[in-house]
Amino acid sequence: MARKRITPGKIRLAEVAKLAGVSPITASRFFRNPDALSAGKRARVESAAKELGYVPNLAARALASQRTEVIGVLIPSLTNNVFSDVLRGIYDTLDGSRYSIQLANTRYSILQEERLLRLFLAQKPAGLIVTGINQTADSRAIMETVDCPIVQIMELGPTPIDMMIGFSHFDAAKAAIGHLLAQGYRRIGFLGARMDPRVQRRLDGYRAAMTDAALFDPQNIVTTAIPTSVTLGGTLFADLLAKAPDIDAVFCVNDDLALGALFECKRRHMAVPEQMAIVGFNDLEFMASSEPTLSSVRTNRYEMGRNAAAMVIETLEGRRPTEPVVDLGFSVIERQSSARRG
Amino acid sequence: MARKRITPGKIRLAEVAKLAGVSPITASRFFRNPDALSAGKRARVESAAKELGYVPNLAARALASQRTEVIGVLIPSLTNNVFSDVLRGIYDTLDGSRYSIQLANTRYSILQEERLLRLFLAQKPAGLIVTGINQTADSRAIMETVDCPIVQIMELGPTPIDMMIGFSHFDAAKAAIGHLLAQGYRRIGFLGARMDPRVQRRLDGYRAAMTDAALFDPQNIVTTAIPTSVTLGGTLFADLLAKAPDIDAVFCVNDDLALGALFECKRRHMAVPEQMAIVGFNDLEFMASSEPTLSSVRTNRYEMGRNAAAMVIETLEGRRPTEPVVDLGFSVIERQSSARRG
DNA sequence: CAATCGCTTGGTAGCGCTGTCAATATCGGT
DNA sequence: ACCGATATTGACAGCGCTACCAAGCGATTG
Repeated sequence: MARKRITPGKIRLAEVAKLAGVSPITASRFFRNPDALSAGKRARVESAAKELGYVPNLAARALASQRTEVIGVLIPSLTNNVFSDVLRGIYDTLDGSRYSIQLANTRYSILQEERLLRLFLAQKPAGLIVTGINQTADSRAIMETVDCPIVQIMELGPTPIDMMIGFSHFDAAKAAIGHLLAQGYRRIGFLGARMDPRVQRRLDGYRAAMTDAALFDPQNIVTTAIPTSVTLGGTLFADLLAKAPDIDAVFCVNDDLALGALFECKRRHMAVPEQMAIVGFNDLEFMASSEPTLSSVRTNRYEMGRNAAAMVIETLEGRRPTEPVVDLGFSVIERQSSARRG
Repeated sequence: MARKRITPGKIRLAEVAKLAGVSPITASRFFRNPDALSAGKRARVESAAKELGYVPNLAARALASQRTEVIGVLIPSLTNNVFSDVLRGIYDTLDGSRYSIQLANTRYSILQEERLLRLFLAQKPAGLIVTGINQTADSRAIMETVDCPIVQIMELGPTPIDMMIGFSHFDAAKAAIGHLLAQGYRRIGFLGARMDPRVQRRLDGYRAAMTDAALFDPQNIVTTAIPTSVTLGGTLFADLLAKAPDIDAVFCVNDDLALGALFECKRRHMAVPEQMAIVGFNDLEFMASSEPTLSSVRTNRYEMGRNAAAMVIETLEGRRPTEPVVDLGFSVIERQSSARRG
């Protein structure tokens, strides 16, 4: 026969209730919905809890209430600056709230994403923040039946699972090319790495802009599945020059590639922007202080994280955002590397 | 009187046990210690669990067993590349294991760190990974009484709380200065930002090396509490040149500052390394592909994360690492930016 | 004055799992 | 065939909290 498993020093809700002279359930209510208590009891429970240094047992709460206060976050990469900015926004918003974060790394694999999703959902998260709109059919189906707030971040699409915050990568790339065209550049190359769905859409935007201007030439495109890096930017740019020596500008799908291309230009004593204009994407901090300064497309990553977290919290608190789809936009930042031609 | 709160569709351990024709406790053991079952029952429980798609309820497990399978990770910054590499190592190691990660951002504040530590510890984590050796006295005291594995990462110190993995920032900085001295540079400046404890120790290493060489001059040091950035690197370097126009080299406490200094040199048409040698710290990826390539001190951040997580797991599994303190070392990577003088 | 209403408070049972110990099955040795 | 030792299995209670219902209570109403 099992004996009593008493935990000696531990302060439980019952202790707090006893000291406060109320029933455990009343003490419990104090932590969940203090307004439901009379002022007197509220004060008594509060001071009792403080005096005993009571800390609720989250496992017990989760078990009894059948829900947790964990918000699951699925991102494709931990090292990409883009996601660390988003993450920072999420953490900044959730920090100090009752919610905590469960973070997982899909490594750009939607299969991995599906696996992690099942893992998360099994523990009944309070909310979910997932990256992008390209989930497996199963993932989508699962998420559509789950009844917790879900925010898709990083990009916009026609059929949100629940809520959505991001911007149009297609439009952003198109605007970047529009800028280069307006500056007088004509033979604009494209450098892409990783080629995840969002990068793919930037390529689509490039293609559309160039086609509209009757300047599209597939020879001017160099892409790879390899993860991005500054070094890779240099390599891809060299490849591009080999394929299309006559280009006068290059659009890079991210700033690391742009920086790599810039260094490669320097190595070849190729003047930027006189002989080669460069435009990046994301507008990381260093773009403004390179020599020459590098043009880019600014995206609002930190705000995306903040808003995504805020949308989840608001929904959980019953104040569902009036607009479930938020376009954070972008802006083309024009710097020396794409100064007007001639 | 309370009525049955039955959860209709949910698969519990009891269902699995019934289908497998064993008692619930035997099924429970299958998930915790399969070797304790006979081969027959093991197979039966396994297939029953698979057939029903059983997923254990972690909250119930945590409540019943009085412990969790969460490893708490406290790092000072989410955006700093250095920490994202470490994090990646931790996630890569813990991914696929039974353990999950609870990540929190101390924002370089040891008070914040203490607060988060109390928060974590209240939920009885399986293990803890904390950054550095400069905790508040209270934090230290708390951690010393807790009985879960704790790994301090990023740097080494004389009195580990439990386990420790990192390298000597003092020695690493000293080695970098030693390299510059060996290359023939004499008036070596120092650029520091953020000035957290580890950066402080790099400054100590710089001071020691310069003093040993009888070349120390406080005029050659520029530091700020502002968080680091490439732009800041340019600004600080300009400040340094204003204070000490005769320097022939600069040691930057991280690679972002080094890159900023490089750009500032370019802006001033100052040849690197002929007129100004530059050495950074951490050896981020871009250092190898800048123009000129930038020397740096390579640190093993990813390995640090991997090992820290592995040390926690090993301890939890009863295979405590024989050596609780691991020095991962560093290496000075000599590139164009610090080529031999003259 | 009884009936009704809304607010606050309490009682009871149970969330799904595992720690502890007891019971049983198995096995080798004599 | 008997004994003790070891390997498996099971029973029971309880981890700490909250959902649900009911009861108490004063105020309002016809």
